[in-house]
Amino acid sequence: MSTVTVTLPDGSPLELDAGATVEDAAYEIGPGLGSDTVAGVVDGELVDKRTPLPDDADLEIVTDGADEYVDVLRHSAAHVFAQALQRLYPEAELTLGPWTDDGFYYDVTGVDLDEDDLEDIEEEAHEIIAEDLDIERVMLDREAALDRYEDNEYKQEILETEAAGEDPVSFYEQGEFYDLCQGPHVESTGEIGGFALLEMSASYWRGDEDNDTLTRVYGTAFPTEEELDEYMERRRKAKERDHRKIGQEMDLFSIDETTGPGLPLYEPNGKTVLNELSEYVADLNREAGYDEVETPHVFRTELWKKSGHYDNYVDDMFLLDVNDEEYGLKPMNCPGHATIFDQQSWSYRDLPIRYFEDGKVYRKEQRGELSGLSRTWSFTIDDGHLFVRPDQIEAEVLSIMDIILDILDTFSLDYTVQFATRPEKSTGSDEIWEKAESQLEAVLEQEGIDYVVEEGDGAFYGPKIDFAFEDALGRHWDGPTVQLDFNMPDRFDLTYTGEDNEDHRPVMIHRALYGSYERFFMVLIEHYNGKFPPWLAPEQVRILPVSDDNIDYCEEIAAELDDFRVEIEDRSWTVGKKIQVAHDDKVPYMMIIGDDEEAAGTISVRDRKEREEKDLELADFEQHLEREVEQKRTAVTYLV
RNA sequence: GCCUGGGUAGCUUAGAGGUAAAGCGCGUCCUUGGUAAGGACGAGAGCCCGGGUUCAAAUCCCGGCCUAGGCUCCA
Repeated sequence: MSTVTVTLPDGSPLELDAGATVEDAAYEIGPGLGSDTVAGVVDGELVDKRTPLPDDADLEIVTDGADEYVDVLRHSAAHVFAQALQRLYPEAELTLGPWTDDGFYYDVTGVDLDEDDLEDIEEEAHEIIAEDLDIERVMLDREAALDRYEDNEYKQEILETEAAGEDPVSFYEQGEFYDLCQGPHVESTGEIGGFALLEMSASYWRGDEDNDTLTRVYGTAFPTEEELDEYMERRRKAKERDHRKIGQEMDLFSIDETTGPGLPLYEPNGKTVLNELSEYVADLNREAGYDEVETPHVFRTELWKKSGHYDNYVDDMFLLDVNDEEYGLKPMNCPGHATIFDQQSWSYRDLPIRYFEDGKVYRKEQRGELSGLSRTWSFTIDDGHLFVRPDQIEAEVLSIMDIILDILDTFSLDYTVQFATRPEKSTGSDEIWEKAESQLEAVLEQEGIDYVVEEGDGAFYGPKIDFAFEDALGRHWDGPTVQLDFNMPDRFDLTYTGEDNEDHRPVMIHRALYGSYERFFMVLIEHYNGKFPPWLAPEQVRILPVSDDNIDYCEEIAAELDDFRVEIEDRSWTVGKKIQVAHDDKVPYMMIIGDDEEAAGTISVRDRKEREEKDLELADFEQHLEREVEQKRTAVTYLV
């Protein structure tokens, strides 16, 4: 009898009879492991435990304690949903139903569902779980498989694409239900302890908007009910952190139906935070040798025809007809900055030239995309454009990366880094692109940053490095970015005079440290849950007089603290209520000032963490707050 | 742009064919309070907009706008 040999995670080889499955291998290692096995990872791919092992493969056993187990469980939960759906709506057709990071979805069609229907389906799913049906893997020949799906064009397509070479093909069955599926799955529906359907939405077949619209149902599942409850609780808390909710509560910004969609209005509290953010990067920019410039909000569209944006994005621009000439709100700052560069002649000695501007831009994004501050029609980029000699690229990109890392550290933000390469729709030669990509990658390596390569995700004019943040609901948004551009200098015919007295082409670098103020503000609101550090807090100190008699003394204190954002709570409330409201308003420090303080000429301070101390010197507190603001400290530390 | 929900006072929400309700906030008054919401009274609503059905529409129907979630897109 022939054998196969697989390599275990510790590097040791395991010899098995040909045809042995993942499960057989596990039993070979030990009976305990064998009985705990739920799936395997063969050459990096999660497979069913009943999958026969190929020779020379790497094998990892997945047990019910492993992270992968929950993926397998959710995959089975997707089938349970599908089974419940078909019990209630026999006409429903299934397409694809994978697991995701925190649950599963199933795309279905042939049935009209609304959100109320989900409750009935969920109830039926619980019934199926209670029935504890065995989940079996069944191999059918292609003929029989096509037969089963003679009315389902989507499954037919899967049989002709993903499963094209397979005969027999793999099905999973539980009770009356069957589904074309590679697995892996758990052994019975009863293994699912917690099951819930969460949302419903539309999706496109194969993710292509030219294809049919399908109904996607999202759900999640856990080994136990308790884990599901915890998950639901985390979801609820995440919604509490939503910047749209906090923005409303703290009067940071609003988006009014009358003034238009995706056009945020910043209230004084929000503008205070934005100003601090702006001043912070303006300082960093000046230190790094940038010069500030300013450009208007509208330009002749000639400019974007020149830059190439018009060809690619005219549909997303706000256009104006002015005296029979076409103007447009600016969707980008770079053409303006390139034009500024072009206003004089430059020597190689002058480069790099570095411009920056908090530039407001307008992009008519798809309507369904607009959402709070994360996707807007108007937003402000802390935009920088550098015009450099080719030999200066690496050093400049490196220095930009240093600034970005410094900023992310100031806010203690988590992020991921993407390196995006040449897209299909692009301008410039192969040679130029290869050069640009290799230089950016070199910097990433040099900085020792973990990154993922996003093939074909670059801008049309050059490759880029993007930093991304996660919002409270787990969605990812681009933040800081560095982009190389070998194309725009050509289009604008930008030159500098070299040592050889000849004209040379500079290279352009686009960079944003925050990305957009809107999006960064969103990230910060959710990151801090509205509890901004003192340097950013719209109101840094609130003084609470115990009675109205103490207001005069409170005003003296406020006058002393005139370098800070201080308010006196003079509404005729009890002290308890004043404290409650100050906490709800997330003010970093409050001072409770009564007759005792007034008589002694002291203050008492209470912070967000309910720490409190009396009999303190105002000058001491003032000095402390000054340092806390100056150093942009994240935590309130006066009372520690 | 696509699909499915939703839009009622400044905010959060209840109401579901017969002329709109609550809490918070706001105003006035009483209370001047020492550590997480004192009391009374009061003002405040074109029930998103436009059409239709009906004796009667916030409520039902159609269209639009805005919004939520996801899909698609994102210089």
